[in-house]
Amino acid sequence: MKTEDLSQLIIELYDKISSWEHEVVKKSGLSPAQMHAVEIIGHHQKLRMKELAAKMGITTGTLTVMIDRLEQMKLVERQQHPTDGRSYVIGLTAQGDEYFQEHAQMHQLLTDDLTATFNDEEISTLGLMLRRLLQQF
Amino acid sequence: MKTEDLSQLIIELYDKISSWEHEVVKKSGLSPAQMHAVEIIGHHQKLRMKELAAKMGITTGTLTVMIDRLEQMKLVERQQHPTDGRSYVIGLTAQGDEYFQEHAQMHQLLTDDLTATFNDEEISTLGLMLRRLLQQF
DNA sequence: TCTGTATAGTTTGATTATCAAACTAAAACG
DNA sequence: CGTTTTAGTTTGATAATCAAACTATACAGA
Repeated sequence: MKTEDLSQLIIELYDKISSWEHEVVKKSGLSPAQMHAVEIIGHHQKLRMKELAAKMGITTGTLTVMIDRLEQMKLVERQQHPTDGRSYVIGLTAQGDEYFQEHAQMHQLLTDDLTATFNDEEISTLGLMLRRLLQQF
Repeated sequence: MKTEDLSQLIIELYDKISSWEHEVVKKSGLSPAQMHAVEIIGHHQKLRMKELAAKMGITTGTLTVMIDRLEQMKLVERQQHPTDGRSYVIGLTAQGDEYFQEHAQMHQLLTDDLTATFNDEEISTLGLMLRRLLQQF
């Protein structure tokens, strides 16, 4: 096994997850970008526009219009930042949190499907290896 | 180790690869979607609009304008399909192939970085596990 | 060989995502 | 205080995307 093969396998897996995500998100009625925002907000609970934009790799200008729409859909809300008058704190509404939980559930189901043939030891081994890959970033 | 943790690890890895890809592609002057098209064409050599659209998960309408632009940039070209007068066969130009090779090289470098601490046996194990994950899709 | 139906690709009209740059208001610094 | 930095919004432009209408070719049945 060479790392060239590994590179190919990673690309294939990435592409398949990508398609899967696209399909799943489409059914929810959100765009991939919107769902991504919901996921990050859900994961970090409350954060500023600036922080969210940085985590998503987009500009605050792009984020402003995205949050505008998500706010219209009642999935997120802007709250005054307690100490910084220029900032908002963005959080999920109850409905937004439902989307978030539901989507996390989908990921969980996918993972269970993908590892259906793995025993406990193999799952641990895979987990350790993924952690090691993540550390190298 | 539970599969909930595994799900989280996969998401994190996916997101990091996603950001990495975004950064790398930006430097090339292509958009992520355009690079994705180049990758698929490069990988499959020659294919029809319909096939390419299916592989990318977009409509042929979207693809038409995308290929128009890539053709303007001299990275891909439409050729008459030998037997079907309605179809084109899309392929990379020499310059397009350079982009493709260069990007594959980037992926290779990333993989090498990520697996820098893995020995041969671990690389084989990881490879086998990725193959098993792929089979479940 | 016509004729009707299916298929491949393009065009059109609308929406969303995106950026860079200009702008507004508040914070921070000195 | 006044100046500079920072957070977020707005604006203007371009690209990605879809669904639906459209064009031209292929195919299948009579």
